[in-house]
Amino acid sequence: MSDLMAEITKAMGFRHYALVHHVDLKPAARSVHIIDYPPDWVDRFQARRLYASDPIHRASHRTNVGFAWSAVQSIISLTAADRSILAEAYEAGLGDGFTVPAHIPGELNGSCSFAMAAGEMLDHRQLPLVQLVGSFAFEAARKISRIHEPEVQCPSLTERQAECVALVARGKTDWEIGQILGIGQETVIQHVKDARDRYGVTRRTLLAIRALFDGQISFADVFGR
Amino acid sequence: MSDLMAEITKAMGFRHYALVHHVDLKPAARSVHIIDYPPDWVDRFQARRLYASDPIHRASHRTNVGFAWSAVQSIISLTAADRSILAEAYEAGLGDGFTVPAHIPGELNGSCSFAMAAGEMLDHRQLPLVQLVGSFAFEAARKISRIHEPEVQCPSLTERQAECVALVARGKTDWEIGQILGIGQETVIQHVKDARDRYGVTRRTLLAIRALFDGQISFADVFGR
DNA sequence: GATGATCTCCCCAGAACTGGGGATAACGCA
DNA sequence: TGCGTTATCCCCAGTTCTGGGGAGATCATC
Repeated sequence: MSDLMAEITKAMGFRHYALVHHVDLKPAARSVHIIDYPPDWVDRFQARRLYASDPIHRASHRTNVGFAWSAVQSIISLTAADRSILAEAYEAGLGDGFTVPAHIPGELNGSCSFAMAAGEMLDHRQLPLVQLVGSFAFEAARKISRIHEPEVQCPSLTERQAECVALVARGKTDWEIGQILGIGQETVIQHVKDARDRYGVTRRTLLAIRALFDGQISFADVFGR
Repeated sequence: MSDLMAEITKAMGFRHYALVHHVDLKPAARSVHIIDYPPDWVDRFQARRLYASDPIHRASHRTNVGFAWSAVQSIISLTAADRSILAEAYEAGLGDGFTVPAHIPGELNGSCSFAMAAGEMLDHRQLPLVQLVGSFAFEAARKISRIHEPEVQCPSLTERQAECVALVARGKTDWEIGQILGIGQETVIQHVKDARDRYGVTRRTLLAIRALFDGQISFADVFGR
């Protein structure tokens, strides 16, 4: 796969690529982690755990199609820290690049990025092709990486539990949730209790965030209507 | 957008399209719902709330790249009920089709599908193009659907507040947070209180989710380490 | 030197949540 | 028919959170 990626990267006129799930532990179970970036940068990336705060990764969590790194501020607003991360990457030899996000509900977020050497320009006419290649490359890597699946699936909630958790996420009290769903407060307490048990957490706040993270509820459930 | 989609659909040799978030309530706040399917089928789809159980939708939740409907059983295993749904769609005038999933963490799942009339064949050489068009069409629709957003500028938290909220999001109690940050429990209570005030919310659960939503804290803050 | 923002700490009353223990009824599956 | 799952309801003791009220210290800015 690495060889193939290297070849494609070169053919499209790029210098580096990264086909990764956004986690820090590279030897993690079945996560994809195929990189050809300047080693210097990879080390720093790992050391500072940028996998989640890196602006490019953050932006990739906000969209469905690829984007040029130079246009990242049209997706998220950059803090001073973000700018310094980008500057540092540039120093390390990464020029402009293009990142294709890869999201599947309940799975780790990932992306496929291609980068020029520092100083070189992106060829914008090629970007649709890069988008396509990135998507399929990630999907291919994902399929390969899960051939041996022992399959740890995230806990699932019953419909009622999910409804309660969505309302918990909205900051409703158990009594309010009971009113909204037309059931007793005690019942709500029970549902929330059961949901907490399934996730193995003891606080409703973490419950809500976990449920949000793996798609049992969505931001739309929280802010919708 | 409908006109544009109709044109593109035709140009690519398809008969129908559907650019949708996977929800039942079509007039929902900011969800995408642009469809040109046989009305008969749309009605039945709504009535039976297939948005969640339809095999095509289910399959689209399992992958990142588009797939031909005729190959859906390579993604999910079809039950008898699934087969009958597919057969029904065929009866209603939907032939083979191609669905491009669209997932963004924390948002509703969606997809962009194109379908032939019943009996016609997919041109497999076109599928990469369809993949590309589907992705961008969905992203465009998504962006348009949120132009009119009330546009509330998000409150910003002080560094200490953000640290406290991140730990709140991890389900820590105020006392635990105090231990972790090396400050008194009372101080933590104050920070959380101030953070709640800034967001104008009364529950820490909603505080955590709001802070997560607009990037004051990230999932990495919650699950990292 | 005043003003505002931030961080730190304290007290209290009432509301909300958590972790135990119960119970009944409906449903599908074997 | 029994077993498991789900949904509904109840009680209670103890903990945690929320919404009020304070206060002192630092720091930058005007």
